[in-house]
Amino acid sequence: MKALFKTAGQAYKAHHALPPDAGTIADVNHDNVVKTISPDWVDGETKVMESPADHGQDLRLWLRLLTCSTLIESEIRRRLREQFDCTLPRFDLMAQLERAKAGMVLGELSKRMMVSPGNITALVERLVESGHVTRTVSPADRRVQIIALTSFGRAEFEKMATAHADWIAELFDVITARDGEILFDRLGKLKRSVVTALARD
Amino acid sequence: MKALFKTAGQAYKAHHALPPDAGTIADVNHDNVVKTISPDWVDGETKVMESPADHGQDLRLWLRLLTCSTLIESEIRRRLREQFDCTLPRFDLMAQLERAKAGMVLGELSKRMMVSPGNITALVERLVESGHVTRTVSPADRRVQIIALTSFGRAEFEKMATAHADWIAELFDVITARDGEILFDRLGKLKRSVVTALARD
DNA sequence: CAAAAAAACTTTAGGCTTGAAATAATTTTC
DNA sequence: GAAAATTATTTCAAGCCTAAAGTTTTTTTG
Repeated sequence: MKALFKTAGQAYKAHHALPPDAGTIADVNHDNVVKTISPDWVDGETKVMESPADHGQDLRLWLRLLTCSTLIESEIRRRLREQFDCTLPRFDLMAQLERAKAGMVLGELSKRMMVSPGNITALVERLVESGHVTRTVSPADRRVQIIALTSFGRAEFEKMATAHADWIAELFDVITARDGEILFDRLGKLKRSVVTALARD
Repeated sequence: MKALFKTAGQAYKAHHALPPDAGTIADVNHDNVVKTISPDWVDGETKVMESPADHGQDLRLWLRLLTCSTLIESEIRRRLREQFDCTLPRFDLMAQLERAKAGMVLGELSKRMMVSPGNITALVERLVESGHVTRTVSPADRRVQIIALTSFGRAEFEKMATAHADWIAELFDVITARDGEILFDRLGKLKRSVVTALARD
């Protein structure tokens, strides 16, 4: 093994193992339906638990955090795919571009999206091919590529962004505004904690 | 486009754009170091913001949640790779196996890890090849594959699990126990909110 | 100014991931 | 008991993603 790579963690989640037509009347009494949505692994928090040390609380917190974001992220992916035939990376890239009227340099896209430059190359290539973005060599510096949304790309993105915001609101429905604020605040603290730890390496 | 796929979201994070040898004395005065760790995009929360609807608070919360888990997850990946030449999926799979003394059926692995069965096939194949796990056809049901850790695999996993717990503790260092509890609790509520929303589809 | 260094990007090899379409074995149903 | 349905797993095509090693262009330096 020479080099290892980034992957997605986990995401097949609840829907997994359900037959394609799960939820139809015909399947109600197949008990794998019950099994599949049982708390046991909607959870995923059984993952690493019981580690040697006794900072188990941190681990539990981390696994729950991961479970939440995985659950949400994969649902968003699924809906983007089913309703708009789009992937999350494509959506994310267009989201970045939407705010940059004049377009954005490839390298900045890479940094903002926190993915490798080589990745953006291919992603942009596909978006150019499907007519969502344009790629222009900067006249000032011929190393630089300027990426911008086409009007078609912008229109498509608007549709998706609206739906996306609704989906999030739907998934966060039961959370009270107060709990939302608390979460936002503590996650801010957590982020600072992590960034601080990363900075002293 | 026929089918779209799950990917990682984002992860290149803070270290990205740093030269490979960043952190050495020679690089201290290259200002891209400063640029790279600037709050602007350690953040990543600039992503989708400013969506049409005004449930912006939910969106902000979701992006912060995603940022946190991405930040942590990619650091874990990086350390697993650098210190143990291992990927997160490999680690996760071994973590599942560690608790199952008698081994685990491939399908259950797939469900617990929340990834597709086809994915496990290849992952297990590589782990068998590197001597970390064994794969046996069940005598009772010849469709079933039983996967188990080898003693080598177990030993390797123990080392990694210890380090992993330490890493999490390190990253969560600044968070007080109280805030940790609050986060854990509210994330539990969030999870229920999401699961509830997913259940009524 | 020429050489060296840096910056922006692309290429490459290879692991991860999915959804859909097989394959094979077991169970159910008529 | 044979046909049909179900279950467990594999195979396939294709996109995502990284680290490392190029390219090309620009900037810095001696």
